Formats: sequence, structure tokens, C-alpha cells
Amino acid sequence: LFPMQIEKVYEPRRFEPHWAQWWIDSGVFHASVESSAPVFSLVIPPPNVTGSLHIGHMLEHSEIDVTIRWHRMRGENTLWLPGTDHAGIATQMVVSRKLAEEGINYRDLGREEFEKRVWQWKAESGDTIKRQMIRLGASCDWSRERFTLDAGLSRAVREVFVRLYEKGLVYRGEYMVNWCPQCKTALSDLEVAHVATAGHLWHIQYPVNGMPGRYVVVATTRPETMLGDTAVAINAKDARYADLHGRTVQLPLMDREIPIILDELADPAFGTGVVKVTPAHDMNDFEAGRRHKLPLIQVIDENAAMTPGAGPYAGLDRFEARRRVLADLEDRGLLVKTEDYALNLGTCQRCKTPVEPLVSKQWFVKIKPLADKAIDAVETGRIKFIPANWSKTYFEWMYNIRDWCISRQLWWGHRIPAWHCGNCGEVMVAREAPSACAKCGAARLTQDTDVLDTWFSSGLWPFSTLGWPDRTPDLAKFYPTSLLITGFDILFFWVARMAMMGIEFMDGEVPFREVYIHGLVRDAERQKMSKTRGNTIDPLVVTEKYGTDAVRMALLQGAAPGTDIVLTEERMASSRDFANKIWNAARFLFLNMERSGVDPWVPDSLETFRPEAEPGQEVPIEDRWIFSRLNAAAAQANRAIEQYRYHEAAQALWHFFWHEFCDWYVELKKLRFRENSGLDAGWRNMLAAFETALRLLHPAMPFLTEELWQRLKGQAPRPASIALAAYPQPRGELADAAADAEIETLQEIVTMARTLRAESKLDPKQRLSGVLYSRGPALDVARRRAEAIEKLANAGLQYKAEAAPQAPAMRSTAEFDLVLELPQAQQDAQRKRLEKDRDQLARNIANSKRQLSDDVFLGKAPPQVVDSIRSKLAGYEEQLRKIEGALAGTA
RNA sequence: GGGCCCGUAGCUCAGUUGGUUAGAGCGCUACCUUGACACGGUAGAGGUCGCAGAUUCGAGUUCUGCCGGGCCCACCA
Repeated sequence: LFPMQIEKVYEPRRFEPHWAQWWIDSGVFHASVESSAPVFSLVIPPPNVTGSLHIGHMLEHSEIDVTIRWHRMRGENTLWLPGTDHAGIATQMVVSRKLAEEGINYRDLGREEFEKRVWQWKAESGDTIKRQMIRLGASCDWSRERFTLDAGLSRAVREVFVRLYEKGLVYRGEYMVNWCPQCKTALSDLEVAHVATAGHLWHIQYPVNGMPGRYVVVATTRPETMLGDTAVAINAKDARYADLHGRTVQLPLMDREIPIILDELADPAFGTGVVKVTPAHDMNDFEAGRRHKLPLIQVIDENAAMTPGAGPYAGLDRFEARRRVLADLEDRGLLVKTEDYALNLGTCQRCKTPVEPLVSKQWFVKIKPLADKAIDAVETGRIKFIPANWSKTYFEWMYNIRDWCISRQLWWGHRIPAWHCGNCGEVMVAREAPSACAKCGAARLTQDTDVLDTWFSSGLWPFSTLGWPDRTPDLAKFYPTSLLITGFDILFFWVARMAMMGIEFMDGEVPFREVYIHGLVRDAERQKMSKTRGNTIDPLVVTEKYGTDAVRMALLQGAAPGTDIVLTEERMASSRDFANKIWNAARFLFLNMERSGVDPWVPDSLETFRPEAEPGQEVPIEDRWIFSRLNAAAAQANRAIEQYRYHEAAQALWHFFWHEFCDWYVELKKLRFRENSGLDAGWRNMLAAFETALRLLHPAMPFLTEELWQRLKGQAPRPASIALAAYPQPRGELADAAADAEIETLQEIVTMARTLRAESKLDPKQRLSGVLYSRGPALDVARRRAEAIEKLANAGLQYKAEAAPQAPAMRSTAEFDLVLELPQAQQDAQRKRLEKDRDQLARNIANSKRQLSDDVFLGKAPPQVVDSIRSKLAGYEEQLRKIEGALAGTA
């Protein structure tokens, strides 16, 4: 019969996703989905849906997975979740690890050897490369540069680059870029992290030529750059320096004569109003230098060492040079002031090295035309952010966007499809390597050694993965995507760029219609979890400890839109308890099935099943009730997930299963098992309800529900997995107000009795006796449920349709008065409670009366609000009367 | 400097268009090892919703200011 020796305690690690493995292999899903599978679950796509998950933090995928499962179970087919090219990330992570183990800097290998090794390792590790990546995930620094081996993607990247170039949107220029001396590459603005640093502002005297004794004082945070000064700037309107117009100063240490220029760069209100101008090492100065046609003197090189241009300081590290420059200035009495100064130091996002602004030749994307279209897409609502306020952040960035430096001096990445002529220096951009120089015909061509910013290729993901530039059926079907779920931390890096690239290359069509921004997972100290910080909760560890489903549930409960997700062990533990609760509810079911000789059973049609009755009998009230509640839970869950309110869905499911199904339904069912044998209506209803509840829970807790669902397998043909079954939808005909009311009455009476018992400090095993008084119709309901009341409250009650006496041990609702026979000593314990209730009621009555005597309120408030207060007041007054009676009785 | 978000029970957080006595989980108290579950059950205690105004018949919810905390963007020496 049942195979099961069901252990008492739910064992998290019991559930391995083995059952779904086959499906992935035959699905049309992109293979990259596997990458997150071992951590949370296998994502089972609808057959007509494609998609993929990006590699963010694994823990942030629960929302994505819930959404996918929910869509799948509802048979919807337009969901598509783009991801980055994982193969590249995985490869890069593994390769860099392996090289590090061998003590090799990848740059020392030579590009050919490097590529050879990558291919070799890739072949060796096969598909386990992704698994390796996940295991590394917790501690591995996730470099965003990577070596991409995907030929299709490479083709799309080249195509886009060439097309942008042809439109004049890609250009190569000498420009100031953020240079990381450690990574030895240019960085885009976004890759520079500004870190608040305590620094100094040094005030230095520059003597003015031809005016003995006249100095200008410049203030700088980087004195070593003065070696490359080619001017000092003053503001034309600054009266203090009017006499210096047209003069020159003598640059100390270098003994170079440099002009005093008039430029807006100098703000008379800041510092001394005099600015040193170092066009080769400062963005502002670079532009000022262009305006005034100043020479560029590079004094710091790409290794952050001083160049020959720095004269006597050549060869020194930039910080050593700073110390020497300051010392030398001090010696000459030119350092007039040193003050503390807080500055935001630009550092490399990846290696934290202070970046060095350097002038170099780089490739840029002229971004404004692309950005304008992407702005329009959000303004017109073709792309919608959820929560909506993220669109403000998006606009903020898009309106202030600057040209995008896309070349990187790294080896992993897509190589820029540009060739340089060794003869005449001509630069050619082409899809394939040209055989000869287009200008001079020489055959000595070399490909540009730079690679593209990783986000350049990532930005093409929505269409490059679907076969673009070919017009494939996939592309037609799955572009655009309905939904992108992602974290705000890559809103600019990736989301905005996907939007820009998608619109540009897909005839103006956006890549996705909705962008759901989930919260970032934070640890108990509210630190953002990220691989670069190394404070990640290792999903493999916590899923081992609490179970995958419990971790998911814990995440979902914290996943309110617009907030961070705080993941604590406490919450995971309590979710584990919830999983155990379900597990044991199932255990109860299975053990009793065995006892009653009931076979596994599910109805033929899950969508039309309604609680059944035995011939000649009524449908059991608890069955009517649980289906009504199930229906309400289905309505809540569907609505919540649809609106990305995952925490609401989680709470609704939790409440339904624990506090309705387990606390009341199962308890009521226990009363029936004695009389039951065989698969009667009571059993059928219960099994159907449980089966439906499992499906309802499935997106949130896939493994546990799958396991139990498989054990419920009956005769009816069913899908191979619960993930392929239908998600329960609200069905109006299941809502049963009468059953809801009847069980609610039952709950009220049972709770009253239990409360009285607990407050009177009575032994739970002692059977109580008492009388339930009511003059309303609800007494009949209570009489009908007398047996359940007796069992659940362990009390034998009489039911009287009369007013309650002035009894001491009494609990009241508007409808009922329950009077228990208690020993005198315990009756006194009731006084406190009654007095408290009386005070609360008095407050409520006062409030209601005040409102009802307010003509303005009566005139302006909607009638139903006034009515509800009237009936409320009547109820309060009735209860107060009873309590005062009871208090009189105890006196 | 610009922008965004947060401040609700001891802790971590919900609270969708303003409308009953503001909720959950954990923790806490008392009792119960009852036959699914002690990762359990029953019953409780605990909050002037950061502060001050404004709008409204009515504000945790809308507006303004302030205080406190966080994040993002930014070339001011």
C-alpha cells in the first residue's frame, strides 16, 4: 500500500531534485537554467516558453523561480527571463582559479596559450563547469570580465559593433579614461566606485614671473600631478587676480614657465580661486586644456609610476612621488598650508585600487541617441518598472549619461572587430578580418588587442541568444519578453543597456515590458550580500541545514516589493518548522489511510471537483469549509504572485495550511475517522483538498510538495510532476459563506471555553461542564456542532435559548454567553479578565458614540461606514451589559 | 551637491487606492510530552506607528518641516 515509513521529523536533505532531471533535458529551456538548479530547484519551463536565469546571488532567485513555476502551472507562455552569458562567467571563474593555483598570472601566458588552456579546461570539465561555479559562488570574486566561447554571441557582438560604427555611434578617440593601474585596463564611469577617504588639501605657492614676491597659491589633493601642470587658471571675474591676466608663473620643481589662463574652471568662491591645470591627469583640466590648446604632459604611466616627463621623479610610484614632491616643496618654503580634506576617491570597483585618470586611445559608444529612445520607452510605459519609483532612478541616470568607454585591455571578453594597418595606420572595422588594408592595400593587418566591456555583450542578451541577426522563429516568438526580474544593482550596468541595445537593433521594440526589481538579500547585520564582500550566506550550506524549501519560504516572506530581503537563520528555522508541519499533516493522512484501508486517490478532474456527500447524507461541514478556505487562499495566492507581492502569497499559504488546514480541519477530521472505513466521501474530500493545497504551495516549496504529491498518486492519469499540474485558480462555486460562518461559530465557542479553562488554571485533561446561552439563531448552529465542541474543548455543554444568568465564570461574544461550572476559588480569577474586557468595551463605546453624535461625520462619511459603527456600537453595548452582569455575579 | 528609500511589539519585518479593537514570524509568560508534528498544542503579555504641524468627519496610510539611519549618482581643485 503506502511505501512509507514516514519519519517523524521532516528531513530537509531528503529531497533531491532528481525527479525533474529528465525534463530539463527534453525541454526547450536554455541550458543556462541548470546553473541555478542545484541551489534552489530545477526550473521547469513550459514547453512553449524559453528563458534563463542570470547569475546574480543564488539566493535572489527564489522570486524568479516562484514566478516561473506559477506561470508554468497556469499554462501561460510569455514569460522570459534573460540572463547573462553564463558560460563566459563560469569559464572565467574556473580559469582564473586554476591559473591562480598554478601561480600563473594570465597575462604571462600569452593570448594564444591562454585561449588554448581555456578550451582545454572547458573540454575537460564539460558541463560540470557550472557546478564548479556555483560551489565557488560563495567566496569567489565575480569578475565581470570574461572569456566568452559562445560563437553565436560573438557573431552578434561583432554585428552590433559594426552597425554602431557605421551609424557613427562607435568612435575611437583619445580621451581621458579611468585607468586601473592594477587591472591595467580602462574602466567605464560605472566601474569606478567613489570611496570617502580622509585626505589633505595642500596649498602650494607658484611664483609669478616678472613680479618678484608675487605668488599665486593653488590648492590640490594630488600634489604629484603638479609635475604635469601646463597652466594655472583664474576666473576672469576674480578681482583679486586682475593684475595677473596675461602673466605666467614658474612651475616649482620642474622650473617650467606656464601661462595663467582665464577659465570658468576656477571658482572664485572655492579655496584661493586659483587652480592648477594638469590636462593629462584630470578630467576637468583635460577639457580646460582643450579649450586653451594647452600641451599634455603625462607624468604618470599605466603602472602608476612616474614617467620621464616627471623629470627627477621619473620611475617613482605615484604615492612615493607625492611624498617626495611635498618634501621638496617644504624645503623650498613653497608649501604654505596643509589641511585635512575629505574626498571621494575614485577606486576600481573590482580591485579597490585608486584609479588614475589617463589619456589614452579607447573605443567609445556615443550613447545619447541610444539613451533618448530608451528614456522614451519608459516614459511612454512600454517598459514598466515595479516598484514604479525605480523609473526615477533610471531617468536620473539616463538623462546624465556620458559616452560609454567600451574597450578593455583584458584578455577575456569579445575582441573588438577592428584591424590596424601596420603600414599606414588605417583602422578598419569589419565583421570578418579583412585581407588587406582598405587604404594602402598592405596586408600587414593586426586585430585590435582590446576586448569589449562585458556589459556590451550582456546588453545584447535579449536578442543575441535567440539567433539574431538572423530572423529566427525563436526571435519572433520570444522577443520581447514579458518580464525581467533583477536586482537594482545592475539597473544601469545591464538593464538600461539591454533596453538601449534592444530598441536600437530590434526595430524600436523593447526587450521586456516589465522589470521587477527585487530586493537585495542582506544578512542579519543588514549588509548587502555580495560575492565581492564575501559575506554571502552559502546557499548550499543553509539549504543543507534547513532545506531548500525552507530557505525559499524564508526569502519569500521577506520579499516585499521595494524592500531589502533580510535573511536570518531564525526565519529559515521557522520555515523549516512549517515544512515539518506539512510533512506531518501528510503523515497523519497517510497513517490514517493505511488504518482505514484507503487507497491513494485523486479525483479525475481536479478543476471541477466539489466536496462530496455519501448517498442520503449531507456534505460534511468541515469539507465544505476547507474548500471554501482553499478557494480563498487560491484567490489570495494568485493575486499576490500576479502583483509580485510574494510575501503576501507566502503569508496566505502559511496561514491557510497551518492555521486552517492543520489547526482546524485536521482536528475536525479526527472526529470522523472512527466512523469511517474505506474511501467514503469524507476521505475523498480530504484527499482532494490536500492535493489542491499541495499544488497551491508548490511554487513556494517545490521539493516537499512534489514528494508528497507523488505519494498521492491515484488511478487518474496525471502529469509526471506537480510542476506540470495546474495551479489552483479561484472558483466562485467553492466559496461557501454558510460553512465559513458555521465553522467560525464553532471556533468562537471552542476558543471561549479554552480561554476560560486556561484562565481558571484548570487541567486540560479535566472535562468541563457548563451552559451555552444564546437567544439568537446561532444556538442551532452550536447544537449541530455539539460533538465537535465537546471534543475540541473537552467540555460537555448544555444549550439553552435563554438569557444568561449573572454568572461568575463567563465569556461572551455578541451572540453567545458561555458559563462554566467552576469552583469558587477559580471564579475569582475571572474578575481581572472581565474588568479588562469591560474597560476596553467602554473605550470602544465612547469612541463610537462620539463619532455617531458628530453631525459633520454623519453628513460626510459614507453610509456603510456609519452603519458599521452603529452595529458595532450595538454589539459593544450588548457585551458590556453581559460583562457587567457577570462582574456583579462574582462580587 | 542631486536623487531614492527607511524609522510600526524586545528582535526582524508586513500593513495595495485614508474607514472595525494596527498584524506576522522569532523571542517571552503559563499550562499541556493528547496517537501527525515539542521543528508540536492551548491560552496570554507586549505598540501614544521617529518628532511637530497641515489637509480631512476620520491619518500608521496624504502633504510640509525637523531629527535619526541607509543607498545610488556626481569632474568642483
